[in-house]
Amino acid sequence: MSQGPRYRFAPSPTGFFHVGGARTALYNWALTLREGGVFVLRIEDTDESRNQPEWTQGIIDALAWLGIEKGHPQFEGPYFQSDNAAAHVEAAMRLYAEGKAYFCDLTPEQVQERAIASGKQGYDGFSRDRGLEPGPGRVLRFRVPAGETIVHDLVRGEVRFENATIEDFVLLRGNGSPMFLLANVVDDQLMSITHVVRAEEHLPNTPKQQMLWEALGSPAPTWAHVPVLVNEQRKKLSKRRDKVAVEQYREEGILAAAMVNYLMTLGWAPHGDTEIVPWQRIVDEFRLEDVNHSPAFFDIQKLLAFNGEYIRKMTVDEFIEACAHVLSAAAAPWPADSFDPAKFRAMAELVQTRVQVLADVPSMVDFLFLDAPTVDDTAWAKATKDDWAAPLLNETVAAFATIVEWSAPELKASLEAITEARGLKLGKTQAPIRVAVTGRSVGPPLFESLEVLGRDVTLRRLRDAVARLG
RNA sequence: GCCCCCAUCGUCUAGUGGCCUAGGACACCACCCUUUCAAGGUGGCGGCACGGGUUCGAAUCCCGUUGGGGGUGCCA
Repeated sequence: MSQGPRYRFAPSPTGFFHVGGARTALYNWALTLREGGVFVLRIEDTDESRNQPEWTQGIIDALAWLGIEKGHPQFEGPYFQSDNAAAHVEAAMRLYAEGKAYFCDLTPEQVQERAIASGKQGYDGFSRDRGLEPGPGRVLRFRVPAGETIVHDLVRGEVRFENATIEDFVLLRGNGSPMFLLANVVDDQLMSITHVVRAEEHLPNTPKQQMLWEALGSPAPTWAHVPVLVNEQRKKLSKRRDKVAVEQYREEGILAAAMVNYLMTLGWAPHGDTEIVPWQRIVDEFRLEDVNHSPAFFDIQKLLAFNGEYIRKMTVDEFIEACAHVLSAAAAPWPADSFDPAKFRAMAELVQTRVQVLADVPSMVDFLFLDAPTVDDTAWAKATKDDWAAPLLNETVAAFATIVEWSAPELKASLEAITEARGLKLGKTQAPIRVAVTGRSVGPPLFESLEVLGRDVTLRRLRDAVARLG
């Protein structure tokens, strides 16, 4: 049976799904698709109190949103690392039996004390030749061989590590449970992984894992360490400080296609002068050899720009469909039963070119569904500061009341007449009307808005404004 | 401290020794369009960190300096 490469994505469920993880997953996925391989999802839930079951579902859902889904013929999993604990321990004991690992009874504190006493950092190999048997509280450490470990990395090239600089690391904890380094390698072997594509932060772990692969009797997989994503301070994106949750972006109305496209341009770029390209083109062109070596800043502003482009690329129907979530009762600022799909449809095209994320949509049309507009005080003050404001509003009420056909062109003509008579510009005179009716100084084109709103409500709001101005 | 990685406009990138007077995108600025705001169009600002080599020729190769980043757990 000849089969393609087997990639894998192995997140640990310790919080919301991170955009950095999403990018790594996408890299693996693109490669899997292009090379006709398999993408294995493995949840690394090995003990650790930080793991929560709900995060696991979050990862699965977020990946599916990005297009990496269970059910696709090239998707395999999810597997759970904790299910393989027995195999991890078995592998560790094999290494012990072969003399490639040994037990040590030093506590972390004792290791620390010895390090301070000797002036050297880390574990000094104290128990290497003490011939300790397994026992409670004893950890199993890997006996790092002498020599040099050369890692062949698809994005970095050849990276050399002097084994003498690598301490005898722990394989099994004092309580007998396996550590990440070991579990990760054993699982990759069990799952016949051929390519390990992960974030650069794992590069220092790689020589250790490569030694483990060899000690366990298999040739190491092909490695590739992609640069990390950083914040404006050029620090690795962190869950605590930065806005990194994929779920949150999704909630705010970032489109999956925009997120995917943007993430792929971090550390890499499609050929040609356009960065906005369909996923299929990314699959066709993406190569690890072309991935940049330096960290990339996750620029939300640029993500928003991408998203705006994707929104504008949609048909009106698609846009309306995509807005369903932010317009729904729970998310919207208006009472559930006052939403009118027909009115939104009438405004949709005008809204579409004015938003960068779907979450911006409600504020553009809320005046249509709210009983009274939420008036922005600053906007109101500015729009009504001129002495012509009040008389103009009065005059407008009278004119609008007698308009024969309540349509945008008619409304525009009507206001234009009033405006010219006063020697003003439409840009000026529309301001108090806009604020009076919609509550805001900016929004979709005014006359179209009024047309959709209807004569009765428009006049009522204008009269309220006149009254308010005293 | 030790180990490792990295270095093109503010940001993301193209660039793999001559096609570079370094291209595009986001942001920014100006103008056009215009009923606000957008969108769209046009133009502009702006970069190969520094110093040595190698070469007829270096953003591209080598060395060093400086500056960033990552790792250094009985976390993953």
